[in-house]
Amino acid sequence: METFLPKFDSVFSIDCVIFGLDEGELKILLIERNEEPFKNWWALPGYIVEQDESIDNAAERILYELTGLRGIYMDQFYTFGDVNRHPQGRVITVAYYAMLRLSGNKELKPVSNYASKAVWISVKDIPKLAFDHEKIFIRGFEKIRNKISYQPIAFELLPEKFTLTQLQNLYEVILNKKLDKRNFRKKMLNYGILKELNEKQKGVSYRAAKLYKFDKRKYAKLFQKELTFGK
Amino acid sequence: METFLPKFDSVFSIDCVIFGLDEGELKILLIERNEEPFKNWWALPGYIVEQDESIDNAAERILYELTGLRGIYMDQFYTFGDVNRHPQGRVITVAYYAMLRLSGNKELKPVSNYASKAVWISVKDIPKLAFDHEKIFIRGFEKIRNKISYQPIAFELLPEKFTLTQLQNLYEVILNKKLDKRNFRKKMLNYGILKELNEKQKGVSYRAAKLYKFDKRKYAKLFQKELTFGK
DNA sequence: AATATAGTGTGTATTTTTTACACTAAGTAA
DNA sequence: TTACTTAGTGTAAAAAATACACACTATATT
Repeated sequence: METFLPKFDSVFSIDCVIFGLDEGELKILLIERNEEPFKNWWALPGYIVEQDESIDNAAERILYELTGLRGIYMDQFYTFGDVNRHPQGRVITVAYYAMLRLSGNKELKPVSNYASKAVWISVKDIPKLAFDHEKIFIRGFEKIRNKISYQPIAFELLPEKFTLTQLQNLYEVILNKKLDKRNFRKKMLNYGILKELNEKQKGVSYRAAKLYKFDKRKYAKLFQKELTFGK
Repeated sequence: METFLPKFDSVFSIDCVIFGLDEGELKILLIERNEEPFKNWWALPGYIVEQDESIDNAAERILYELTGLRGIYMDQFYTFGDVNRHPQGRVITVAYYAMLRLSGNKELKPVSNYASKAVWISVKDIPKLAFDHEKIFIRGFEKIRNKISYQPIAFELLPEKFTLTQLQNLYEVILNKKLDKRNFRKKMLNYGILKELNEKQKGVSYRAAKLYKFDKRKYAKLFQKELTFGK
């Protein structure tokens, strides 16, 4: 088919803000760039979208190529399109985020040599980043903070079995404030999306806490709280 | 500067979902296309982003060119990037939305002849649309429904001075459900973002209602409700 | 065996928010 | 004057959110 579309020298990319929780510390995934521009700088995992792949697929592929992480489901959260965000031309980037459990220490091994390495870095300790990636990161962090405030989604970051204290710590890290233990438990248990297990924490030198699991089926029924006016 | 960027035959565009309220009826802005593909079809106002303009600026420009509406502030809400969403090539589109008051009957007059006309059409009566614009519209509608559920933003759609009944009707239209009058008023007035005027509705053949204004300053202080756990 | 330690686990009273619900008041039109 | 139509209002009950403190229990230490 003949195309009427103008051909611009412009490029799409994807950038990923991937959150993970490591022993109570919230981290994100960064790569060290192995190409100009910003060679040897830290950056969000991101690359160019191919012409024949959807942006969702591109996101998954790119994350895999740069970090070795496979099949991670991500959500789009914002598209950054300032004219000069890339020094070499017009690049519009669609930013995705995901929250991952780091249990099992997923190995990070870039497949593409566009990245020389990929590492988890604490959100409290983010170095200078290439391009406008700091802006993208901040926006992504706001996104999950906002999301967690409406929907109890923080489970994605925890190991499959977790204690209520771990869950509370996670909330405290993301929301950046202290919460009351009794109220937190009351509310969480009230959601009815936790399943108490007949198991306890192991290897701690104090009273072991009960372990819980996240109940996805029940979660699906909950969801989004609305502005209400009665009746 | 030498560029290392690959040159793809790919294009960005912007599409706009513009809501307006016309005598209690929620409408969106559509254009009739004057170019292939989908010539003579209805579509969301949308066009291609130039290489030297930010996507936010592009959105504003494009909306102006296709509808004559000027200086409308829009927010991005999603980027659509399926491979085959455009029959003639790879086009990724960033969707924007806005909510407008239709008081004063802003005239719609396409400047570019890419659109043969622009009209307001009731959301209950949307025709078949070009490309994947129906999907974009639905997503935009969800976006404002969701937004209005967290933040009392519906004022943007009303004339400067409005009655509480008008405001309630608007909420009912967007949320698609009946609300209780007393509870609605109690809650709205409680937000403290309405300013009661010393004026009444005119030209109605029944008891005239008080008029209110939206108080932007106080609104800025309110904002977003969070998941709480006490203390 | 006793003790120190560190985190677990629990209840209640108060306040605030949400909900359900129905009639009178005011203005217009005939 | 009356009929009509929408505006405007309050309260009681239920549910949710908040503030707040101590005893329990498993382990490690002596």
